[in-house]
Amino acid sequence: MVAKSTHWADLTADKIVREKGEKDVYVCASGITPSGTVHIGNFREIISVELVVRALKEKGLNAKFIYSWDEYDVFRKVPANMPEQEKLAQFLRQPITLVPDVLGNEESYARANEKRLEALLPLVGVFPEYIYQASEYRSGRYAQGMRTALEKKDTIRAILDEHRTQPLSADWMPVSVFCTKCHRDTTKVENWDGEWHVEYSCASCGNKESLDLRETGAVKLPWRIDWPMRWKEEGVDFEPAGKDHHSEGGSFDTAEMVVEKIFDGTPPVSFQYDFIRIKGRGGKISSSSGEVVSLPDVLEVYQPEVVRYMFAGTRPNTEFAISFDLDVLKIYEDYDKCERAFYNKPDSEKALKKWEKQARIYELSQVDRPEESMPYQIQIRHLCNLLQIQSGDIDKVIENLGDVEEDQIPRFRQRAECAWAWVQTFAPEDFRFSIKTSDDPLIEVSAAEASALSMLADAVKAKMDILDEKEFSTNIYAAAEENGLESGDFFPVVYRALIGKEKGPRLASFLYSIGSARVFELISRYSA
RNA sequence: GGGCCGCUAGCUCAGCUGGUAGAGCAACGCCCUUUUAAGGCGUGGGUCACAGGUUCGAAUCCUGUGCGGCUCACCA
Repeated sequence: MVAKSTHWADLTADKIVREKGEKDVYVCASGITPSGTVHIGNFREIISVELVVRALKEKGLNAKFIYSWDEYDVFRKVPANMPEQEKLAQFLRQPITLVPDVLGNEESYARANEKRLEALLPLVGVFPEYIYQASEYRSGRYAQGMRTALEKKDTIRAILDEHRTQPLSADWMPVSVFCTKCHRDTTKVENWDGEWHVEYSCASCGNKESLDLRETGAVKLPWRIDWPMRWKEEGVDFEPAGKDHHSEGGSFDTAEMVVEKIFDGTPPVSFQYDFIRIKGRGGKISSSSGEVVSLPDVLEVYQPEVVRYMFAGTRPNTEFAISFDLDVLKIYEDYDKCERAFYNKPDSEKALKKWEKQARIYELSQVDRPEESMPYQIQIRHLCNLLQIQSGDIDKVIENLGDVEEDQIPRFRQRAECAWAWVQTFAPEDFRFSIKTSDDPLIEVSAAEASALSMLADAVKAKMDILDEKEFSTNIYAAAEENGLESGDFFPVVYRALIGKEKGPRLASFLYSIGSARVFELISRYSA
């Protein structure tokens, strides 16, 4: 099935093999600057690479997933969502690896941002090999790359100038230096000796010195040169990039030329991925502007499989929204439908083609492998109701359902936690309720309404546990009619008595979910 | 200005390595003696933006046009 899959991850894997030829290992790369909270848009790149890596592996090929943390990048701007703004501001222009962690006790601001993501990725089935750029630069690993860039700086300049409005200045150098005294990049490279030594002066502290590229670690390449240098250094075969890079004159474009002309390498296979919108949760996605929606925020409401499903089921170059409003329910329903389809392979040739696409999406959505038999399914909407009935007590919900197998509980619990988090944080007011207790004051009712409730209470006690939902529901109508009430007027009364609202979940099944004893306890109070 | 993406049923979109147009919602009808945007069955509805081209055959590939969006040209 994998062989003829038309899923984008499989097609990309095919393309990598086609363009890069047979290799012992295919290097797939991703990476970002941890200059702020890593947001869900960044995650799209990570998961995209993961899916392609998995596709390669499932073809029996060897693939390596490297993730570069560029924490040797400059700290340019204090993100608005961070505390201690003034303290952070003191470290502007220094590499972010030297900026202190203001949220916890990590060794640095960069490391803190990195750790938060690294800790979560295994939950969604992503296991990259991390590369830390500060360490790499400091180790001298890139010394030769920098020297090469210096040797060919005029060629680089020509490439970059092609798309610049202002050409690079005559004394431009393809490297930048972090002052060894004040750590800022407010430096100017004054001279290069044609070999390993670079002289600079610092505008902030006035420091002047000569550094040996092989030993210093304080010199680095600017992004547009750094990226292709690393392609060559790591032998990158595949790396996707956002639309901001994939544009003529964008950094991918110039990096392609730089890797070929300067570093004697070939650019990786790539594709462009589009941005992600956030729906139903005010706030932007950018790490530099205020509120940030990050992977942990999404995992609070969506199970890991469902998170993967959203990304695996959408082509990378398509923009889509991650919703926190009622669409959450729709996404879960779609996922469940896809899951049912996976475990229900059709016979007819025609249906099979459609099925294969869905099935592939399902496979790729799994954190590990699909289970042997279909996981326990519960409609998310129903689950939300059950949780509210039990005030969020997941064990009670499982107990009342009675048919959740032991090995199905972990996944069920995960979904329940997400559902409960959603109900409490994002569900619209209409959707939420809590069952009254017998300590709550009675609602105001007319004599006829009290009588009807009383009659319903008797029916609940006598028949609810004997009859099924549908059979029992006639008792609701009977209670209304016999007391001269329109059923349409009586329903709100029952909802008010139970949850203090005019409306609620479909009544008959709602009563059964609550259980006869609890219902009786609440509505028998209206008996004369 | 360059590049990229989109334009498919009233709405949101799927279908895109070519083979007689799909889903959900909305609408309409019937059923379940009405309920958080409840459920079931059924019906109607599209010259797949437009114009050319390739092909036995194009929503799907190519070229051009129009409309919408994003992005680059400072940094990364």
